[in-house]
Amino acid sequence: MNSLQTLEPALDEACCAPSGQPVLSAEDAQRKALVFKALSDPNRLRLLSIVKGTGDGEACVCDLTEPLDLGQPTVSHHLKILVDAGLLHREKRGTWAYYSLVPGALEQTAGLLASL
Amino acid sequence: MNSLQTLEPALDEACCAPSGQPVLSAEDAQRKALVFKALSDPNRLRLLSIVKGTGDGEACVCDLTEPLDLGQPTVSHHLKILVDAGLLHREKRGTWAYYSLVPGALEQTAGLLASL
DNA sequence: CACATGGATTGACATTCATCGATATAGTTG
DNA sequence: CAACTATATCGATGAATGTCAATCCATGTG
Repeated sequence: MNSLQTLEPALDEACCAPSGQPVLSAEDAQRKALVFKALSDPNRLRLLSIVKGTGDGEACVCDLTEPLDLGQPTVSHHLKILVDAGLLHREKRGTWAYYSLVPGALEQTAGLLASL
Repeated sequence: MNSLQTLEPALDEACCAPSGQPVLSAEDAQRKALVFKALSDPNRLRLLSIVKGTGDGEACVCDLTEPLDLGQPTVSHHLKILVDAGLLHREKRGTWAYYSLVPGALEQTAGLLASL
């Protein structure tokens, strides 16, 4: 499973210098990948766009199923992924659940790219 | 159902989005999701980080397999995904293939989030 | 309380994906 | 040309994912 072979430096200038830079750790990469994975679905991007485009900045599930042409359980599933990723906020008022953008979440996500 | 008219894998110019339309179209969402899908894997994030952290800004496959602890075919596969997403540039010199960041690609991707 | 409604959860299913081993291709060297 | 090296591609496989139908939970209303 793990073939850790001793690679002798027989290659001089052929391959470039060893990049001993502070490379992204496996844990950080895993954590950042979760956010991008939440953004990697077109329907989830549209959900964010719809929520952002609403006048009051929030929308309930019943408003989101129709424009996406998806079933209610599927929309609810996507919304949960976006909430878990820290992009959306969920607030239940009465029977309805209102979803809104977490302030600064998109900007913070954009910052992840700069800090790669 | 959905008429895909201009589905071009070319690089998108995310600047100057009309922003007149209230909702991200299905085609735009699909296109943007491809870029985030390329970023949704921790190993690919680490690949970008390593390439970015290299002194000369480029790295060959032989430099990337070891720090990721992945097989050469797997690394080559991930690199192809990053190239297809427009994030990496591939240049073959002799036997080696050198990968480098596409200038402005990360910033442009960050802009996708603002134009949601 | 009985019933209706909005939303979340479960289970199933088909598709996609990440990974590896084997192999093919291209450039270099003897 | 033959051998070697670096990389890409192919085929297979196990895991993850998106979707839906059915169901469950919570909160209203008669």
